Amino acid sequence: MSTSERLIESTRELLWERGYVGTSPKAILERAGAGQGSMYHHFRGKPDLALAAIRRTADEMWATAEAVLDGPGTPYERITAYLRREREALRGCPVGRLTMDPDVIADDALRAPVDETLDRLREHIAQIVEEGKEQGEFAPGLDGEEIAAAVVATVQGGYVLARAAGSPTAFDAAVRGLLALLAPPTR
Amino acid sequence: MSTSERLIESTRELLWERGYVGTSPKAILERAGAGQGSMYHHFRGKPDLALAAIRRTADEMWATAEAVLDGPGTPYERITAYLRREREALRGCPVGRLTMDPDVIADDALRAPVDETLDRLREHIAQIVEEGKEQGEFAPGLDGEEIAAAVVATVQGGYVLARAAGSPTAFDAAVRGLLALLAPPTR
DNA sequence: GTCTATAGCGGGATAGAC
DNA sequence: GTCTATCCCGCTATAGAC
Repeated sequence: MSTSERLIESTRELLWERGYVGTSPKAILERAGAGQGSMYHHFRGKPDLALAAIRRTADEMWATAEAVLDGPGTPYERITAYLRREREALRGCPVGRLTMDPDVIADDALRAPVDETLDRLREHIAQIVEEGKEQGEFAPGLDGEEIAAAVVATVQGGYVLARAAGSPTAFDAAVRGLLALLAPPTR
Repeated sequence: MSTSERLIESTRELLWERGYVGTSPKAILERAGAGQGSMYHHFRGKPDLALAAIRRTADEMWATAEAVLDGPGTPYERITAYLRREREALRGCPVGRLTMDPDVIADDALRAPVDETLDRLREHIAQIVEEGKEQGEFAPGLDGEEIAAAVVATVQGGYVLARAAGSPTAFDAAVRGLLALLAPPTR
């Protein structure tokens, strides 16, 4: 793997573990096994490297989610698959957690990939809910955008509950609770 | 207000705005209008002061939530009141955001107030859901603990969506989505 | 109790050798 | 391209005067 690749991958790991404010160039370099010069040769500085890392993490998360949501099954089953997908709840969401980083929120360039990813995710789920309404799986009165927001929020909030408790249990409970409310009556 | 009070209040504000890692003793002292000596006289250091601040914020949040949840109305109405309560979605949850702070999660003493507050909140809502089941407002098949987890997760995740988008809209959408799913059929 | 002075360490970036 | 040396500044804490 090239030095620049190692820098990006190390940054992704550290951003996930410690966030933007908690991640220092020094820590990145140590993990990547590179010197100062390499980083400032390939990137303009910490924000530039972080942007590359965040973009990649966001793209990866979107691809994973899309694959599950576009899998086989009815709309309800596909949303269930998304919510039940294996997650390391205690690690939190590598994208969502960045929203609690003041320096990320303050920088439009850093926030953009986060915003776009969560937005696309909501829109995609909203469309699946609309499909479900057409097929009679969901009540016609439901608003796809609202249900999608609740689905994504449950996942993001599930991470908060799990990390607070130091146990993934609460994440799973939240998912089960939402799925119980969303379940078609004829099941 | 005493110096020690001003230190705690300044710390609460900064923890909310910038998190634990992003908050320096220097910034606290500047906001409180105090010198180094005052802080190290009243507190052993940053973690000790942060603990006092976190405890107070957690207690306050619990008191506010309890007041709304124990207000008038049916169980569904009380949960609705909790979810619809005025929130500054873009600021995030002063308690929940701490779960994304690596140094808070790594320190059991700092994490404890966060854990206890979210846990108590879930238990209280779970009990309200059970009441709603007894009164026939909620379907008997629902699990109170799971619904409560979904409710709290929706709020916490709503903050994530709002901060990502730079707008409170997504928070409100998630809340409306969950309430639509939770609504008693006979409304 | 509160202040200033000081200290050691690490963050973030630049310079220039190789 | 990558390295080390160096810089300036801010973080966190201690010491000691008042």
